[in-house]
Amino acid sequence: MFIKFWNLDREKQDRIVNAAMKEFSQKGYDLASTNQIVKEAGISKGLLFHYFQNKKQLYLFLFDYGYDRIVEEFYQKIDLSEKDFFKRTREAVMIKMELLTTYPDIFKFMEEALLEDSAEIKAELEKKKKEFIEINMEKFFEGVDYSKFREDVDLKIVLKIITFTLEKLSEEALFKAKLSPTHEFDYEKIRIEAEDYFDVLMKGFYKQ
Amino acid sequence: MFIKFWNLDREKQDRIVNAAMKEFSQKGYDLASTNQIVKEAGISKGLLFHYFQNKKQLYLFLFDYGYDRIVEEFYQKIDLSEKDFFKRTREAVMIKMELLTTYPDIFKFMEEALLEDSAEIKAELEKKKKEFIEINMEKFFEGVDYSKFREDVDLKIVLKIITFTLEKLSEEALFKAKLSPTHEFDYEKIRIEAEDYFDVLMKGFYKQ
Amino acid sequence: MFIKFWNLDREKQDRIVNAAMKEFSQKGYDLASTNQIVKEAGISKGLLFHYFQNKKQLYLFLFDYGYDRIVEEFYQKIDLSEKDFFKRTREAVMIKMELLTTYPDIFKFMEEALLEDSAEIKAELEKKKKEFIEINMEKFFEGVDYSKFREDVDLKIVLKIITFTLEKLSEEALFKAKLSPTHEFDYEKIRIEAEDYFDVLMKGFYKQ
Amino acid sequence: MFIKFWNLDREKQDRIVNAAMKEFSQKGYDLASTNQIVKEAGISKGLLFHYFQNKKQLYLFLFDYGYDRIVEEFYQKIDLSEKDFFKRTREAVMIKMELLTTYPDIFKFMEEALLEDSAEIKAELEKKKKEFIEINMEKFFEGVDYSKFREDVDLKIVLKIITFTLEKLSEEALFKAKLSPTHEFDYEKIRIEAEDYFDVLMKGFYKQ
DNA sequence: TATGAATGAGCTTTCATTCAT
DNA sequence: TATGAATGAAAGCTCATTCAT
Repeated sequence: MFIKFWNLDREKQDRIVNAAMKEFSQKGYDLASTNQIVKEAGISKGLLFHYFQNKKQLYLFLFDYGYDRIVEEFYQKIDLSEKDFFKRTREAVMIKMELLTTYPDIFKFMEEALLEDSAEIKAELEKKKKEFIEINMEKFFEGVDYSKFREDVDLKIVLKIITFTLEKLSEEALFKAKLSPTHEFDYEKIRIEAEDYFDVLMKGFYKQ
Repeated sequence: MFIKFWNLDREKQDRIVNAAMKEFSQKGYDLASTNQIVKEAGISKGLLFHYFQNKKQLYLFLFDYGYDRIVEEFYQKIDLSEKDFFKRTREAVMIKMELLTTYPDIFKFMEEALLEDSAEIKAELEKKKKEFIEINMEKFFEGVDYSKFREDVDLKIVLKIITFTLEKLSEEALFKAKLSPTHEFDYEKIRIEAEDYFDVLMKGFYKQ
Repeated sequence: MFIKFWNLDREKQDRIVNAAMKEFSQKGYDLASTNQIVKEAGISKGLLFHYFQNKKQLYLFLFDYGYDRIVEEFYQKIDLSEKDFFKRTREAVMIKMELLTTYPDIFKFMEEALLEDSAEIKAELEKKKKEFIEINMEKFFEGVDYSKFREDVDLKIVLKIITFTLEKLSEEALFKAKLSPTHEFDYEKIRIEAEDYFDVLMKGFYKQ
Repeated sequence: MFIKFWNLDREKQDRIVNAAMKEFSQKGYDLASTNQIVKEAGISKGLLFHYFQNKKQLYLFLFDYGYDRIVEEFYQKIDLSEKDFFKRTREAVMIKMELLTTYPDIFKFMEEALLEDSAEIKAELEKKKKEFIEINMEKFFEGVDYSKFREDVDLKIVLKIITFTLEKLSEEALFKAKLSPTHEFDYEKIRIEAEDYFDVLMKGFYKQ
């Protein structure tokens, strides 16, 4: 599958992937126009469908492509021998931001894909998302030392609160960048903000 | 503005509002079909555009309409003389669920509207949302007694963490309801879940 | 169904029906272009689909329309009190030709429709055709006096042979008209040819 | 012409011919997809157009190919020394069915080709069909003893009626096979049916 | 106030054929 | 001889909005 696409020269591959990811993350699956994609990528209408049978297959391909590019690099960088929950999480936030700088379009596409809700791709995408989240939750938290957490509260809930907080923080940061005229991301500011949150969370939920 | 609409008999008003909210919350702004709305409401194509200049105005009208119906009732019910943060917040969660039961369609529309991200209405809707959130944050937290919170952590951040947590909880609940075949909401389960979170948050952030 | 269409002024109805029948009988269902139909009818793309939900519905409508126009007129003209098989059949051939002159496009469309074999409309069209043929076979042959036929041969087979012969004759005539530059039909020649066949068939299958 | 094709190894020739005949007889000329043909034949797009200039030439080649395979075998089998019209015709029906069993795909293609009506190949195909029919009518009926036919009727018309009847019978049989779920052909039943028709025709048109 | 006929740009996908390799 | 990337016109159908009645 998609062998034809992989036989293309790299430059054209990139043009197509970039154009498609851009269009999909800007407009969402349903409203994204394959017409716009081919125009932006500088290829003919027929060619897109020569490589990817249809719009749905193209989207699912991009999801896998993004996964391979971003998630794998994430695990090459993260130090899973660090057992402290907050240290590991803090490093993850830093790496996430690094990747966001290196691959802003792919990253944005993946973020939007996790929120995508179109009926046409629901079944397949939901399955991929679920796998994605399950596998990575397990992988990322493996070997973490939970003994530093307070014992008078439900650990599961504490971990949920921390996850929620970090997710909302990055949603907010993404959103602010979207609204700003240059769409730029102030990493340093976010890192400092995140530090403040880590402080509070540690004070609240680690043993004193 | 919309005076013409308000002069309609109430029953027709309701048919139009219900049909439009249903279509918009089911499909999102862009994919919603005015054709479908007029068919469901049992009115003619021209009439819809007679009352509301275009699709965008209709959507913004519905947002204001929902706001008026739901938010105002919320403030009629909430007891702002309760000064304890968690007691007030807990009551808010209960009232929110009550309203969700009473006005499920309006509520659903408002929830979806807060997540809506269409380019066509972005500017106007974002402004409304921002106003909505700012005004209500201030109004809701007015007069709260923050003296029970720990003094060794940044209060603003603590409040943010709590807000994030509650928002994510309701997002999750909404999402689960969407996935379930009946689209039903298990209020009792959510209330109990929320209680567990309140416990943990109080233990973490109130003075011991 | 199709009420919208019937409310149009007659002239526009005719333009649409004629354009559509022409396109369908020229190219067959699958290859017929709705684009071409609207261009020929001088209406917009959207309008065609405003009246007829889709291509299939349009085709089935035309079949019923043609049936109503042609078959009903056929039965108004045919004299069913004539009991002699060949006399009645001979009159039918004459009326068929008369109708072919009066409504050449509708007639051609109906002839082609009976041969149409597109997968998309197969189920519905086959049902209509079957009804069409069954009802009309029964109606047309009702009250015929079969006592003049030879008794030493199977009557059913004789009737089949006669039907086959007449069908093939009209297929050939239609085909010749198609090949000729003017697409014109030489009724007189066909009538005479038919007479010769009737003679032979009567000699072969009537009692001597 | 087509010399290149004949230089291919036989196995590949067969793959191409079979794939093409299958696609053309299933969908008709216009709807047949060269894409589908090359996929089924396991060859590349370019190769098909290397051997056969275009779709039309391919189709006309297949017609000639089918003719050569089937018609020539037919004349090897038929006993032209049998002078009785009905005996010879009856044998022809038997041989036709034999060939239909031996080369079902080629046979089916040829049958469909005789009904094919696409504008794109009309001119050329019509010419071939006409030749085909004329040559074979003459060849097949050569040396037949017409003295057994009644002398009070026009022999030409009698022969036409008989031909029409046999053609319609095989059309009907083909059509029934198409409608049946297995697309199978009940040879025995058809042969018996044909016998009944021969009986009636002989009684009607042979001297008593 | 109310209707619904009318528009035409836009959508995704398929097609036969060409041509550089 | 053989490949398959590349083309762009054409397909059926939907859309928000206008306007004569």
